[in-house]
Amino acid sequence: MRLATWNVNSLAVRLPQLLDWLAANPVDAIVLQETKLTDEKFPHSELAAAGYVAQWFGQKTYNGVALLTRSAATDIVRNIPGFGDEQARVIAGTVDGVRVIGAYFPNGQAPDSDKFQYKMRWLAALHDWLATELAQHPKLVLMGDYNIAPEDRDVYDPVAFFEQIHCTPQERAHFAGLLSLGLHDAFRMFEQPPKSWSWWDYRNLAFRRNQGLRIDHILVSEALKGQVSACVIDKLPRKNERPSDHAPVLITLT
DNA sequence: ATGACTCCCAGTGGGAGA
Repeated sequence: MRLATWNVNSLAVRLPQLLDWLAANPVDAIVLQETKLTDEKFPHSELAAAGYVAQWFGQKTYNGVALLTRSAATDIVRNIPGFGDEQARVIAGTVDGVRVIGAYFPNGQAPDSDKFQYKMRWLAALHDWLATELAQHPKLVLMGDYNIAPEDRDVYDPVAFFEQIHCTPQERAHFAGLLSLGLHDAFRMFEQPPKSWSWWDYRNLAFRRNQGLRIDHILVSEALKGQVSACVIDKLPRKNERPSDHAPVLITLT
């Protein structure tokens, strides 16, 4: 079973690239972030023609998530139950016996901002909800754009980013809190190239200089850990014309 | 260096992203 996550930064713009990528990477399920589409504009027909059943949850201009699967997903949940949220950030479903949760974590903007406080509240709510999800679905994958670089080796310039957004002790404590639920960072289960990033700024020739962050993650539950045979970041789509600023992350389960 | 780019909605600029 192959699963993937990709922040597409506008599905309206990136749909052709997504279809190309899925043709080359026929995953069983993929979660998307930053679709930036209201629900009536979601391109479900084009995705169905490519062999994917879609579940989606969007809004105007910002955020928006989707879950695309080869076989229909069940028990769909949109956003974190009980956490009142105007922003479309979470979609979950059960696919072939695996609970797949796709999430677009808040950016947080700056540690002293209201948006950071929202990020902290959102992360706390996610943690509590995941505890109940794990109790019901031992085989669980949480993947998406976390907007957290868990360690300094996930940052191209740890000195410049010291305690800056994505790298604050508070954000990293929340990431550790997810691990303490029995989740494992699939990417770090394997030897990886140094300077592995999943996002590169559009500015400053950052991709060409390989100046980026690893902020897109796939966490797997204890019950699934033994089945993980590979986890990679696919940099290829970042070389497209008009690329997303994020690359897809892929996991293979045996 | 409060920069740079891209996307969106708007509307001939500005907010957000990370």
